[in-house]
Amino acid sequence: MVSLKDIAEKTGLSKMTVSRALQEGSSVSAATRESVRACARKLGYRPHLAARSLRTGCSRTLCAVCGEPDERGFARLAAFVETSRAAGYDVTVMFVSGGDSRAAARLADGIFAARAGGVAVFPDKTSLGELVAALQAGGMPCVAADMDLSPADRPAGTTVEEGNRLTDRVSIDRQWGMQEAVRHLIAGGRRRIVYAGLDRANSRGRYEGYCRGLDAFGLSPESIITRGHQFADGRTAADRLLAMRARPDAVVTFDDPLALGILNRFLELGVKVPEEVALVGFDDRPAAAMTYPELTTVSLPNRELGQAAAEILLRRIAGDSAPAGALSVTVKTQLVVRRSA
Amino acid sequence: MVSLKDIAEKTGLSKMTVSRALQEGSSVSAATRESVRACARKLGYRPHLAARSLRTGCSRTLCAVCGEPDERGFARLAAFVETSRAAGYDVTVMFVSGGDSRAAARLADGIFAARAGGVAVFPDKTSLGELVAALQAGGMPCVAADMDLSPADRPAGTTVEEGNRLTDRVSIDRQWGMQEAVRHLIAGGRRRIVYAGLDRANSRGRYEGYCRGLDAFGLSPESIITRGHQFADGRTAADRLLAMRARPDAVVTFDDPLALGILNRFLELGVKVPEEVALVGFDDRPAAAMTYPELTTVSLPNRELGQAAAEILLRRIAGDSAPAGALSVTVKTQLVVRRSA
DNA sequence: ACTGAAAAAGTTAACGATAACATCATGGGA
DNA sequence: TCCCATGATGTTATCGTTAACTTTTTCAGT
Repeated sequence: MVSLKDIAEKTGLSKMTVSRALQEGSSVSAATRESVRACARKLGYRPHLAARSLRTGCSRTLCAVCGEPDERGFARLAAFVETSRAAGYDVTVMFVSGGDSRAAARLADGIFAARAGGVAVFPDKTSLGELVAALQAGGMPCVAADMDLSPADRPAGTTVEEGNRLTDRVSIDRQWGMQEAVRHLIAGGRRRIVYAGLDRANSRGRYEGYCRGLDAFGLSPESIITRGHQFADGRTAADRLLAMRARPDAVVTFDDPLALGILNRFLELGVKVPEEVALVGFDDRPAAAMTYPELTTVSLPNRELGQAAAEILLRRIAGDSAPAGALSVTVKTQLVVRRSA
Repeated sequence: MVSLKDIAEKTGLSKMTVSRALQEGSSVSAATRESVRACARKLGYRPHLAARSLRTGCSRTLCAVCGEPDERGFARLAAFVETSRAAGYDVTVMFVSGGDSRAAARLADGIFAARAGGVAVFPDKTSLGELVAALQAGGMPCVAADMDLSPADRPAGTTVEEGNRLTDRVSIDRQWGMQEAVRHLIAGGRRRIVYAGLDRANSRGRYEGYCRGLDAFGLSPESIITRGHQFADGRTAADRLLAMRARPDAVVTFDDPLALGILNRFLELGVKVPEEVALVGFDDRPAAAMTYPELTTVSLPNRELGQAAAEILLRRIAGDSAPAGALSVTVKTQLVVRRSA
């Protein structure tokens, strides 16, 4: 592999001059610069990033830690990577499956060893709180994307989570989109609007948005609290919805799989959507656009999430010394109206 | 950041001894090893990967290049990353959106600059042939995951693709799964089985599998060739299917979005699936499991694909000198039977 | 107690790039 | 004409690690 030294020998200049000629805006004569660059091109020179990193103390590498792979995570990661690369940073990706703390420690070790400039965590189910704590303890800039932090949202006695309040974050305003959904349903003449999904504490703002949306029109909330939020849970929920004393004319849900489970069971039983019951999902998974009827849902700004995460890290690296946690950003969700509501 | 030197000073040993004590199986006394390790732990020492990489000439980093993000790509990437990390390699991820060749060149530059040990490309629509050619020209181990290479499958005059025959590959045997699907339909009593999707040249084996499946039972192929393979194309295809002189009693498709478009239009028109027409998708996207009726489809071994890609690179790095392209692997697809067929 | 091989530790140099400082022209203004 | 600011280039040292070699210690076998 060709190094500065090779170019120096070929051109008869010193390594230093060659180095300067390849950088922007160092004082080198135009002629020298041109000949060096020509020579570099001809020899196929590529800077040795590791060497540069060693000397400058800056690796120009960020790290992204992802949970279970689904398409939302990929969009987030893609946006994160693209934003980072546009700023000249490569991104190393790691995945965590189980949330065991030995794994977290090993992960943190690897991140420190790589001398990453910063880390973005895109958790899925596993909270990654321990990982973030370990990284921050070592002075590593961190940003948590869509990770629940407030102790109110978690089981009692979670000290790790407490510490995470001091973490820069990108949050998703789920309340907003849910409120929009309810407004949309009300505007469409629906009055018995039921929420189906995880309970308030685990709804991450959805339930609050639901209540608020109803509140504005003097309607009162009613919910079917489910155990999980998969397709199968939706099918179960559908039966419970139909068994309600006063049958709902609209259902808003925790997420798309749940909504699609409900839709599936409704169609199976001959319940007409949206004529008899309007249905709104949450997340705007690809599936939502491909069902019959196509599912009205709330889309998550996945790309914005990834981009914002990168921007926050880049600001920290650039030296922004706002207090820990102060660079947090919230991105909005948006109602996508299709045929189901 | 604490380095070997710090530990050397603290313990009164030389850097070299410390280095040795931290490695496995170099001759260091047990007592020294223990004290060094204790000291390293206490000080929070982490090896400086860039320095090691510079000295050893091995970066222990692989690179994954991905196309447009969807959930299949994420599963592949996740498996690739996990397999690589298990072998001690970090993975740097890059995305390409457009296939313009300047972007490919920049990408290749970055990969060489990072002194990656190898590169896996997970193309989507863009073929990435130019990128692979550039990388291989520089002696970079490459593996192409599910990338069409045979000139027969491409427009004429594609010299770059020709060269790629000399690339290690992981291929997906789509023919197999499609054949299974046809067999399944025939076993279920279907006789007028129509293929809907891109033409033979672009079907990547699906069409051949379809024909072969029919052939075994003396049935003859009939197809609706679509322009694209999105949901909307499926809706259009549905109308054409229903307009056929002899209405099909089963439809196999190019992929799930297309199948779901067909299903959507069928339901809209009151065509009963699977009673009147059975429907089989391809890819097993998450959506397939969440429609009504749930879609029978052919699943792609996405995780195996990513894992195999990593294994091939690791073998190349380990010095396997089989001729270029010789480490290719084919992974099988599998029919997933649900309610639509 | 002595020898010599093996084990344990140390020394030097190098990987490739660049920061910091030193040197050497060049040439415009006094 | 001389001076010195400026620009162009060279020199040296260093980042953290480890390969290759050297030196010192240890101890089994006589």
